[in-house]
Amino acid sequence: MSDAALWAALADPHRRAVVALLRTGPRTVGEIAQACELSQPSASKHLKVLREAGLVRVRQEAQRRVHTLDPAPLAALDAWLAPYRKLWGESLDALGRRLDTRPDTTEPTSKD
Amino acid sequence: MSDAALWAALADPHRRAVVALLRTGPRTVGEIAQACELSQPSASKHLKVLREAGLVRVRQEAQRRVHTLDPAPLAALDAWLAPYRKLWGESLDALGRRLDTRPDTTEPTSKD
DNA sequence: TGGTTATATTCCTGTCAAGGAATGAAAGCT
DNA sequence: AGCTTTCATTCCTTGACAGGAATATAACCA
Repeated sequence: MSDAALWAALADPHRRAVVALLRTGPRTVGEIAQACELSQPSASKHLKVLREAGLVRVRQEAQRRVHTLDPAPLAALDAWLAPYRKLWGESLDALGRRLDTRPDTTEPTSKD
Repeated sequence: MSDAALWAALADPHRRAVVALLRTGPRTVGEIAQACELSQPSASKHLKVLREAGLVRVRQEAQRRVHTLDPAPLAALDAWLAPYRKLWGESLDALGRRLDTRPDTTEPTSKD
């Protein structure tokens, strides 16, 4: 359930940019807005989403709000990814092999 | 750019369910729809999105379309995750330490 | 050819998220 | 007490997306 919030939060490119920025250290809302080319309200909203996803912590410093990345929830992503990780290891040839497992009719199909 | 499509595709819980299902082997649209409790049109649409994200391949087998998972694009996720992985290793105590680095004023702030 | 199965696509509708402008709220300074 | 800075929130509008129903398409079969 928190998982859904995490995916949703990271689905937005701007939010991924913010997260990436925070990887380089804590920032105030203003700094984040400027660095990510967001309006101040927009930055605030995105940060709220990230906060609710547990990816970001705030600490008040005078009138400023310093935001810090909390990478912990990303462990959930890592965990989600785990079962697949082995797959793309055996991937290219094994996938081909598995495709052959089926009766097969037509060709490998066009990709995108 | 394909990166955005990947995140967007995985943002939807139903689609993650489909991906998880396909991890257990190739399936027809009907099987997928039933297993994931989706209507047939809905399944088709979600599969289209997954296809365009490169996560799924199709192969025609008579009137059926057998869908196979292609885990390769997930490597991009893994790569994205990489810089953060070290963070949650040092995570809990190091995060605390980094928080102390700043002048500090108030407390750890309420979480969610 | 006509019918059936399996899937794709279209159309429509409702919902929800995002962005901008404006305003509100809190803290500090003089 | 005012003024300024920094940020949050609200209001409104727009666009994207999801779901369902109905229809189109394609392959197979009798």
